[in-house]
Amino acid sequence: MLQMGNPAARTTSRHGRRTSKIVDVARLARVSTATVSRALTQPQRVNADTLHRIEAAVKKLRYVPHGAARALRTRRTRTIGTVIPTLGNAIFANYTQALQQRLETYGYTLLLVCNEYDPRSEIDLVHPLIERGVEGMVLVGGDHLPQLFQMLDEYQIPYVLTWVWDQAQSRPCVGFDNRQAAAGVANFLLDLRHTRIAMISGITTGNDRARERVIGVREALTARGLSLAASYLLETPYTITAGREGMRALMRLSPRPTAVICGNDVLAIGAITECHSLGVEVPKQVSITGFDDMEMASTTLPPLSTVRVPTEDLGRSAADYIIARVTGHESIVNKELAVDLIIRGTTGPPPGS
Amino acid sequence: MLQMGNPAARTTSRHGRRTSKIVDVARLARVSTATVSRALTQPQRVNADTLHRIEAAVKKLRYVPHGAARALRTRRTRTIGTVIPTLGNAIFANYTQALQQRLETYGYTLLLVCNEYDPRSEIDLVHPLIERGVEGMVLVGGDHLPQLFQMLDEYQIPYVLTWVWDQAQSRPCVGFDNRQAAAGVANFLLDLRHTRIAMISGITTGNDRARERVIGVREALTARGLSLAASYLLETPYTITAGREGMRALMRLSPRPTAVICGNDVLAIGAITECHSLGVEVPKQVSITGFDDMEMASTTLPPLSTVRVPTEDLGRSAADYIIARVTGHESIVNKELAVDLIIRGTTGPPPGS
DNA sequence: TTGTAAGCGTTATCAC
DNA sequence: GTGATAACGCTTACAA
Repeated sequence: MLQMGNPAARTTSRHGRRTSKIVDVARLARVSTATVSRALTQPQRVNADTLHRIEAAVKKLRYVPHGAARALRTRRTRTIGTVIPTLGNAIFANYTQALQQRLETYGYTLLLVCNEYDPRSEIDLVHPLIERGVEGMVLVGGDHLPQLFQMLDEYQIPYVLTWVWDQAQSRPCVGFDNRQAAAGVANFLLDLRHTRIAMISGITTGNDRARERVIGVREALTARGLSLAASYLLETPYTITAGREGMRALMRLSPRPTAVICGNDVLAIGAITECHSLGVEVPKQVSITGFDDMEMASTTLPPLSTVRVPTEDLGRSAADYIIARVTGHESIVNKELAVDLIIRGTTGPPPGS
Repeated sequence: MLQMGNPAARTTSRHGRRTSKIVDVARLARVSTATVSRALTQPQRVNADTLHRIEAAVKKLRYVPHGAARALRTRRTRTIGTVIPTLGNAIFANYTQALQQRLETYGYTLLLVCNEYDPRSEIDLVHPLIERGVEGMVLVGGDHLPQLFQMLDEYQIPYVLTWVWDQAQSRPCVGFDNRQAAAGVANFLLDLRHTRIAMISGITTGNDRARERVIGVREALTARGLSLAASYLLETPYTITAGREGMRALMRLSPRPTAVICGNDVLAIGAITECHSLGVEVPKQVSITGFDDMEMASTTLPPLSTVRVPTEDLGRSAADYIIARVTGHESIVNKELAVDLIIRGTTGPPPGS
């Protein structure tokens, strides 16, 4: 790793500033620093004439306020922190972009870290965020170490959980009911008279969304007098390769499942691809359904049915929520987002029915 | 938009801190604040015994240094800014994640904004970054308003351009030669005896990567006595739908192109999908090649040939470079990354040859 | 409407 | 090896 510091060798940059500060503006505009400050943050509280002089001075000197000094004094950083599993999954990338852009409209900046689905690392990741004074935190899911919540409480940092919706859970969240959505998929297949339904799930450890989806499927099956056999439930990482391997394993079973529910669309893509290379016809011989929805999956892989999660909406709503909390609008209520069970392509009944 | 501010109504959060500060630690450890500060930043410069007392105090009080105060005093924010086109494209998402994670190992935080391929908006986007004191900037491509470079120079913020490699350009960059890579694709097709080669390019305005790729193709054709006819060159946004429409338009031409080079893989996926629904066989009737490479494209769409860009490498290298600059290791040289022309699937010769 | 001046929490300088 | 103290650049009572 590189050696840090060595300030002696540094060229003067923004913070080793040769740039102008508020006093320079004040001098040039022939006012006090207080007036400049006011002109910048509450222009209506300053005489139109002096305001013009100040603005001219600001422009001339290319003055940019020093964020750290301002934050130190006002105790507000206008920064929100978030930790997501990964940017490698399109749904989180889209979600994050929406979140960031919405925060931007509020004048807030997003501080982003990825934990690669490892809840233990969150503590280490969040520490620097707290040090940088994030005013609020946006978390994905509800599976976090108690220690993390303790930290947030300790430093009184408001937070919101996203991608989940738990009426019972006392923590604020913006999201949808993963269990119910998964049950919807299962019921859809059951209505088509599928009885041998298998599932390729994501890793459920530390991932309540994945877990809830399994529970939803299991419950739906049980409600119809069926069950999710151990050999019909696979738990794999969210990769295309894992989806392929999972599907191959399932297709080796006898009896074969007639329908496979994938924990997300990455797995579903892998599953369909594997069927192609196995010569298994989709959906004639086996129906495949996905989750989360990516444009690519639904556009290029027609035999895939999918549950569409409104990722951008989630990001925007999370931003709205946390900003409301941070700015003291406590009257906000949790928001549940609707999740459409969209059947694209041609998921069909089981073979021979 | 929400009203900001209203500090009166705010609950005390991190920065309206009830949290302990360095004096509290100092008192508890019975030392001065100076010693605590030293213990935190240069432990070797403090007596082992006192160090222990201080560490105990820090742990007990759950002391976290105040980043803004530290930044104000040291003039270092340990923050790098970056502006990317979008997180909606997997290659930039992966790249960004690699960049962020590498910066993290240096103790640096990434401040990320997206400009949706609009160079004009960059100025507005970068302003807040400067205000927040980014020590360096990572930019995508070389197409930026002069005004942007002026700003960076003005505030003496080191920067690096990525995804491009321009020996002639005096600006520091970490990347690869888009023109040469595109020429490689064209030559590959020419070697297969294709003569009617079309291109579906991304929007070239404000996007030198896209522009260079067109030039590369054009030059390769010209070198063989061919040319890129106006009707054979389409310029569309980087979306699957646009790729489909572009391909449809090309397939209506007569004579039809026997090979289509797509400006990136998103377009290529659209193009292949359209061929599927048109009943045009790939690569028997038309060969399709992509750019940038996404796992999904190469895994699920075998008839696609693709130029693989090492996105993670780019992110890491950019991080290494900018950190070196920021920490004063000026001896760094530009780094060109190799780009493999990987032919996956079965791009073939033109029909009837 | 504007100016004066006291901090915000940290680190760096300089003594000891 | 440690301590006192003066900044860092800004905002905000409080005065005028």
